[in-house]
Amino acid sequence: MESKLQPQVRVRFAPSPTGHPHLGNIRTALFNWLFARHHGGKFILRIEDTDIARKVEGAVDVILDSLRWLGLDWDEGPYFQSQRLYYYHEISNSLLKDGYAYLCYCSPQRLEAMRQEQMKRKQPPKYDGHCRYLTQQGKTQLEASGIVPVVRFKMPLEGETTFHDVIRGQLTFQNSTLDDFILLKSDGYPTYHLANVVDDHLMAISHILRADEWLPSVPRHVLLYQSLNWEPPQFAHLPMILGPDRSKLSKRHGATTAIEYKEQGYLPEAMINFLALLGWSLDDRTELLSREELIKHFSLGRISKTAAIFDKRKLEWMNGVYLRRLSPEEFARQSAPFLDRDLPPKVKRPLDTDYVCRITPLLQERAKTLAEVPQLADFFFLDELPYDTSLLLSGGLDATQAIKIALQRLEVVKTWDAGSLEGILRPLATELKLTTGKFFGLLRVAITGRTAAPPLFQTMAVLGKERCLKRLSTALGKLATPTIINY
RNA sequence: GCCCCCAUCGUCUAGUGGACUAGGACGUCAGCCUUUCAAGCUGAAGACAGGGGUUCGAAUUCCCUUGGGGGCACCA
Repeated sequence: MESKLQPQVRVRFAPSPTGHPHLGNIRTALFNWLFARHHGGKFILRIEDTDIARKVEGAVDVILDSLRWLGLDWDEGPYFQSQRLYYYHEISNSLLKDGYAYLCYCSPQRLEAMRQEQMKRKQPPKYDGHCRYLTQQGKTQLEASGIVPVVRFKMPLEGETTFHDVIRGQLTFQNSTLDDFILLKSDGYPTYHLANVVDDHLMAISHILRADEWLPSVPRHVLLYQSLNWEPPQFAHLPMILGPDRSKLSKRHGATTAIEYKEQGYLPEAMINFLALLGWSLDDRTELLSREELIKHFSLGRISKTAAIFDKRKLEWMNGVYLRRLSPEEFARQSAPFLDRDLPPKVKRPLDTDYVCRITPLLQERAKTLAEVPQLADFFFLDELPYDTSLLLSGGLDATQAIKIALQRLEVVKTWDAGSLEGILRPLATELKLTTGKFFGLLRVAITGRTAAPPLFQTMAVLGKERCLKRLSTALGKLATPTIINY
């Protein structure tokens, strides 16, 4: 039983609309969501759009779409920081008034030159505090000059800052290694540090679950909380998700945007399951967990500290598992849009739904993604199969003779179903003194144009008598003119 | 350059001082099944980064080294 006196769990996913959310972002969203749902708390969505220069058009929609696709529903928001400037200014002014911050008039050029110089001298790049020590006269002068200042935090020059991270434990940083970071930019927008602290406080966030990369900025935030006399939330820094080359996930690694996986035919349930296991585990053997099971068992205590490399092959396997678990009807329904999208243009649309429903059961256990379905199914829809005649001859048998006889026997078939076809063709193999492997293999090429396909009789049954006979005749034609090569 | 984090099979991970001959999963390889492919089943190979302590005993604790990652913007 959860105690009513326990403060409510309130967590947030706070992406910035400077790009499309990648797997790492979404994994963070998932962990926050699972944590909220597990504790019956609130999952809040907050858009950190305080960088107008890097803002990407449409990014917010993609963020929302990604969350919706995965079923990560939020309880509050989306809040937009760009619509909350009032709060940041208010807090900034109060910090200024209380002597925890100061105005800085340094030009970007000066700061850049300073950094270059520091780098050249192999010093850590750090604001030199120029405006922190301005004389009253200097200040008055700069104010009069019309330069719009930024607001900087007055970092304690000595001492250390300690905080507790739920996953990492006690962490201590020397204040002297931190510099006077900017709180409010000259365009009036807050930096991440200010906006984040202000909003987490105002929104009564209880736990901050976010990626490891933020760890170094926690002492700044803790100091800010202290200056404002606010109680900081609990911190839990999640291990990062890395690309196969062990570096931070980026476009270089191919598909990294969450929504791309939808287009590539991954199921949201598989995606959730897979992502949940990147940095979290239930025990030493459970791999497949439903959404409900994840909610039930999720806990911060079982999150690992080690960065995880995203392994697409395991995702493919897991997606295959989820695909096979679908009912045949559901699999057909999910496959339809992919067939419509990816089948060759010459295939007439709209596709025959009944026909599709007869095809997809043959593909269900062969597809790792829905995007593979059209590719596995194209011979069901094509009138001409572009295969090489040599495939008919590769068995080292009299292909023409075999197909001719098969054709004769099939022409008179009344009931065209898998059972009847097998009842005719299997004895025929014996009669022709051919192994089933060779004989059926030959027919497979003639019927499907490929050497690997779903089981022959079921395939033939779905294709129907007319199409099958035609394809066998076409094969005979090809065999009759084996030397003609199409360039 | 400075600061911080991390370290078990190729990859995801279990492991919280003795139950470890280090377990599971993906992938790989082999076999079975079989009309091909897939699925399924069985099996195999495969890891505690290195060195010092602590302890009767260390994958598990401490230190150092090494390696990897992240951070150091009027970006988040």
